[in-house]
Amino acid sequence: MTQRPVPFDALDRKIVAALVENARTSFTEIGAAVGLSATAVKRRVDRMREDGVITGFTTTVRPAALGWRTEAYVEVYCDSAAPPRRLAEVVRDYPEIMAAMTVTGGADALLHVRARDVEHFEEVLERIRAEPFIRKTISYMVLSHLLTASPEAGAALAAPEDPAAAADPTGDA
Amino acid sequence: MTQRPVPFDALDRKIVAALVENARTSFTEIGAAVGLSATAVKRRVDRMREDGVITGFTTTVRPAALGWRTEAYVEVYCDSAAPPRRLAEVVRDYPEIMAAMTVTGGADALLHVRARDVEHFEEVLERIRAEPFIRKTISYMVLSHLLTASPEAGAALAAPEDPAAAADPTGDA
DNA sequence: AATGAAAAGTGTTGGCA
DNA sequence: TGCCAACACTTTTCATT
Repeated sequence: MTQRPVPFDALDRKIVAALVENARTSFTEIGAAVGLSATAVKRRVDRMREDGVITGFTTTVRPAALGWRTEAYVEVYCDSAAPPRRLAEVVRDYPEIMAAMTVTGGADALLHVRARDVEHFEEVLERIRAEPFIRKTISYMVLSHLLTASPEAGAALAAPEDPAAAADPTGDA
Repeated sequence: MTQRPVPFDALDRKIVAALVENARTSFTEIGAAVGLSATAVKRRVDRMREDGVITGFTTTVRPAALGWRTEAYVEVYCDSAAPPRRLAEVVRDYPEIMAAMTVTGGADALLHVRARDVEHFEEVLERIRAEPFIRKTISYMVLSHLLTASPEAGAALAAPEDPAAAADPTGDA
């Protein structure tokens, strides 16, 4: 496993929470909120980036504003001979595929796809289905969002219900 | 519809792309890259925030580092009487639910759930299934990620294949 | 080990052309 | 939109606990 037991205390958690809420918050301001100097905050952030706890700072956009108005989840069924690695390569060639993962259940993989419109989505789907080792696909078009959670661990940070999880991120203890 | 035809040119797109790649990039640096003064970049970013094109700046973390090591997509089947609005309310009470949306197909909704481990996930699932109007659920546990795309529209921004989409984000023309 | 204070460099932001 | 100036933030160095 590539999971080192990275030390991670309550102060780190608060800093990450602040940065998840707004990645452009100044270290000075975060420091004032958590009771640390800007210097100390910066050092902790640098360390968390080194440790791979923080993987980046990004901007969230309303996809529709950029012309991506169609969204779907697609179950992919492969020939039993095709290894996940092969699928990973294929998936990389599609800018419309936002995420791809192997899952339990009948399907071999689940794809998160965005397209400009239904026509574009159909075109993407046809391309995917034409891939040699793909047997069939089942699409679930997204109709409306019931919850627009903060990206990734936003909610997670807000609710660290289990103290053990925070104290020992690896859970190997 | 809440979709105003927001003007959005190539320069805006480049600026957003830069900020999606790194939300902490300085306006000065972005300006140098796109051929604009820092002031002009700031004004465009402010405008895009006003217009709702940019919805926020956030930090991406490795969920496992925060103690969230289990992930699943859950199809939810409701009593036909239950309106989506009702589901939206329920879903808000679960910090483990990262995203929820109504979808086409047999299921009424699809949930993206994160949990500390399989035990925690089972506990969450039991709570969800105990909700009065939920008839059944089908879970797809995520085994491995084949693609860790940049959050949301990262890939989309990198590949604005269709010029029409950029020139007229609403597509109403 | 980790912190804070200070200094120098850089970025932000509002006014004005 | 750009330029400029005041202010704020970042980041390195050095000293402290």
